[in-house]
Amino acid sequence: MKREASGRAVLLRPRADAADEVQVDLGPLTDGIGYMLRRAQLASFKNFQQVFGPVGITPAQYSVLLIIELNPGLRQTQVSDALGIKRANFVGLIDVLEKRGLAQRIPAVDRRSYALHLTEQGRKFLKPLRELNDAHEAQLAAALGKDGRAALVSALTAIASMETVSGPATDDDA
Amino acid sequence: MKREASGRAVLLRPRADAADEVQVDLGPLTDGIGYMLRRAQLASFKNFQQVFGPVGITPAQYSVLLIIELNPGLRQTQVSDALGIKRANFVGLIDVLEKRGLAQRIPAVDRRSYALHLTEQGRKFLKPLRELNDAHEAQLAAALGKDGRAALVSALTAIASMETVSGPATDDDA
DNA sequence: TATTGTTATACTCTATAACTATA
DNA sequence: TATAGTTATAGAGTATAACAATA
Repeated sequence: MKREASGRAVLLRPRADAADEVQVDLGPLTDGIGYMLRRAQLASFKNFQQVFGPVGITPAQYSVLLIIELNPGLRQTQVSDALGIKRANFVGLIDVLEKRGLAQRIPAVDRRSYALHLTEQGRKFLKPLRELNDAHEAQLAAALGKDGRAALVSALTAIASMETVSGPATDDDA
Repeated sequence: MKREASGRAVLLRPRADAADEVQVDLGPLTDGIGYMLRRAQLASFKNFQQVFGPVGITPAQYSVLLIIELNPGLRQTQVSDALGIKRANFVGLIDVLEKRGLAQRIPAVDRRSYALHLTEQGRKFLKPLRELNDAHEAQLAAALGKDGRAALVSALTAIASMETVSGPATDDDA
């Protein structure tokens, strides 16, 4: 990690021609939680795309597949709520997974809703994805110290839980 | 922080009617860096919006104002590169700040470019925003332990720097 | 009346290509 | 030829409102 005299972190954006490289002082930004959270999340997302690129799965799709396998029979609202996705936007998401033959909507007793399940094909498809995700996570963890990983996840969990405190999470309470 | 028997973190989405609350097992997601990074970033962004809502400034706009004040005279490309924003998308960003009278484009010696500066009004406007950001950061830090903050920022910096390693950052090298 | 899934829609971010004026 | 800024456009992701079917 490159740092300038002040000990401040410098995020380099390498350019095709590195000759006219100019050191821009990012000031307090690189010492702030909010800004670094955004930059780290972007880097993590990019890494996910590189690792999962060949199979054509987005982070959102992967999380949905995981949840459905782990909690078979859930309604769409339950899955979308758990993942922080509006149920209106979840429709297209599950549409894609169903058209790819990975998940299916099964009519439930309450006939307004569907029970979500993975197909057999979906389960087979998901298995090797776990290893891809392990590789992705390993690359993130490699950027941290050995014990830094657990501390980071715990810190992120604490911050992520803030949303529980501050605001409502229901879909259409405006 | 609520945890279930396994010690796994549970992110609650409170609903209007909490009666039919169902515990959805998020499984390995809440133990993963990538997913928790996204959730934490969303929570942080929401907190920023709540704090900065009254003044109508987005995180991106705030970061641009900060960079320009700290490095007066930079070209648009230099600022957008430093912040990881495509120069095409930076145009609208700086347009807004200029129309609000906070920043200005000043013709440079190289007449293809502009030197970016804050206006006097922009400097006055920015001053109290620092306190807002301190409050925002304090609320994030409050979710962490006292020494957790420094460790978190250092970990996020390490992850954010991954993008330096893996991919090119130029604008149109596709 | 309230809820589930759905559609339509709009708004923001982001990404790419192509243009202009300068160099 | 290459670069700085710009425009146009397309694709995600996200947000709200309203509807039909069902409870």
